[in-house]
Amino acid sequence: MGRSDAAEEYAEEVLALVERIPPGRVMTYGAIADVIGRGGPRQVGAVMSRYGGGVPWHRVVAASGRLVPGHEVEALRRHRAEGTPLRGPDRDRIDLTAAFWYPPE
DNA sequence: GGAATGACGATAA
DNA sequence: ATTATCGCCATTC
Repeated sequence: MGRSDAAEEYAEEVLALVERIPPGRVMTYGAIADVIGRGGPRQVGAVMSRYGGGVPWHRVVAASGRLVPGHEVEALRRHRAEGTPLRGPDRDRIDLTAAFWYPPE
């Protein structure tokens, strides 16, 4: 009941979904909130900020293709390593049209 | 109870 | 392409 239960359960759903994102693919905060059907992009962001350390957090990007604020270098390093479709002269942004992933069924 | 906050998103300039 | 604003929505002060 306490506020923590609901929040904790919500966090579990978010993390479970993030773990399902295949290597080389990404999901946006908004899409994750949409799939879960609860909360919004900011809520997902809050969960990732707090509990995202144990999941492939770099596979979660902003709808603009922007990488995780404060961890852009590390995220980019991982994406290059797993072959995520990138764009731009310096390959520093995600190619959302090619990398976006949505859970089947 | 109201204001501030935040790993967002869409739009305007 | 970049910055500035405003809307969203649950949590925290």
